[in-house]
Amino acid sequence: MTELLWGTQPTPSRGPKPAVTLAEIAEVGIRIADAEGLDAVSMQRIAGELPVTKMALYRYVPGKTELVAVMSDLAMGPPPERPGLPWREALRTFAFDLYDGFMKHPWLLQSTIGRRPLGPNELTWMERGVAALSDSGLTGAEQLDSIFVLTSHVRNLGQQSTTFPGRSIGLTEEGFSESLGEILRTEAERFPSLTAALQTSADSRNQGLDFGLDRILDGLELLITARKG
Amino acid sequence: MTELLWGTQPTPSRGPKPAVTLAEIAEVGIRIADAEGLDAVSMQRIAGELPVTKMALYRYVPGKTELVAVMSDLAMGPPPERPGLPWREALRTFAFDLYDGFMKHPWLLQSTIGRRPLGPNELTWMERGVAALSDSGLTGAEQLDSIFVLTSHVRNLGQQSTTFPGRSIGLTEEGFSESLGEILRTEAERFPSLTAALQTSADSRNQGLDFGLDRILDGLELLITARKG
DNA sequence: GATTAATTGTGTCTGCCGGACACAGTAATG
DNA sequence: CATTACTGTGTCCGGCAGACACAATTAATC
Repeated sequence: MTELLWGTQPTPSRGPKPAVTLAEIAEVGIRIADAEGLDAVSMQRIAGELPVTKMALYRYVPGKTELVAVMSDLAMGPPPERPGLPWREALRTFAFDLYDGFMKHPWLLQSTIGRRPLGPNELTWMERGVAALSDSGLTGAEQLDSIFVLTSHVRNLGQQSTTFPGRSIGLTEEGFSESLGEILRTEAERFPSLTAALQTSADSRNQGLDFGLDRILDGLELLITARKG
Repeated sequence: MTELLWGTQPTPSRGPKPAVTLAEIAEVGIRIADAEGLDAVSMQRIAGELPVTKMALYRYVPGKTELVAVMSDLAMGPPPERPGLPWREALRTFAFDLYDGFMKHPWLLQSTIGRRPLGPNELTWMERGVAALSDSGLTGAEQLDSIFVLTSHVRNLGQQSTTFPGRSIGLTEEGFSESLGEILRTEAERFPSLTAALQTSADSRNQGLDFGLDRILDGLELLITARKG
């Protein structure tokens, strides 16, 4: 699997020329996933948009799971370069860049769950994040954990604000608010704090990314100044 | 769907007695998911462990998606009662309780992704969380966003520390560290900060929950005292 | 008590999926 | 030219979600 993700396959000398490349296959998969969701990606479907049959794909990839992994690292791409920022601004733009990436390929939020081999692009994202904290005075473990909290927040914001075709029950933002409001109207006494919070909140939505980000960065700053002082 | 989750179905008078109940079906599904992962749950499989055939299940539930939703809310269960704690301890135990829940049913991390109708148990978890902040001086939206950050952290910690049978590429904790180490050994110059961080970290793992939690709570405390003072 | 209407369970069928495997074609090496 | 390594194809399998027609069961109605 590592060989696939990192492209460290020995290229064979003998035999017929391959009709396609792994990158082409992955790109077709990405296109389908972008347009119709991850569940629309099937070996049949990919082969149908390439000059090969379904079974030929298995010459390039051992199985669908591995193909999705390759698709994921490729779709993620490398992070944008943001040189010369102080750590707080660096982490802030890191979070926004990551969020943008997830919004371009929402299915990444499904395919990059769980402990799994890391590809070069995903690792570069981590490197970029950790680099922002390398002069902070935090220990290595703390730097890694900090990036983790940050990406967690971005990931979950993406996950909870997206509706995944096929797998989950489709629900628009309005449909969600409406059904929630209806429930709370009939069951208000069971959820008093929630009812109160939602009433005073009254659609000041989508500040979620900023709010959590500010709290996390504030917390980090507290630790960093404590370490330095 | 709301009717299914909240059990507000009118019970029919005429017709034969149902052989099973929705709760029984969901419990069988939960048992299978706990033992073999969410992908092992199929209508066939559930029916096989009940005195009915596969197609009979569709009398109780419109499709598999909805069944998984019912399973999820049922498996989540209500949060443990933790009365009388100050907000910081309340949120802390809230996070640990949530983490415990996810560890008991790791597939919940897969099935509760995306915008979806909320069941009574999930809503009770939210209520419990928001209640901890109802006297904090934060606005309703801020209370909701705070709980969101917290649960994000817990969710992602669970997601990244679990290997999901079937869907992702199986990898033990050691296998992960090993493959990562091997990559960084050959590509150290591409990932300098990451290499440095991992060297000074040197397996002080699994502090992730505490670290992020402390940073988030610190950040919240800063905001809360600013609001009050 | 007989009839009607609503409801549940069953069996059959379709179309899709991932993937195993044997086989034929192709290109470089000796 | 023969060998060897490799690629693409067609066929087949088991499993999946679900549509649909049909038989069996029960309560309400006449």
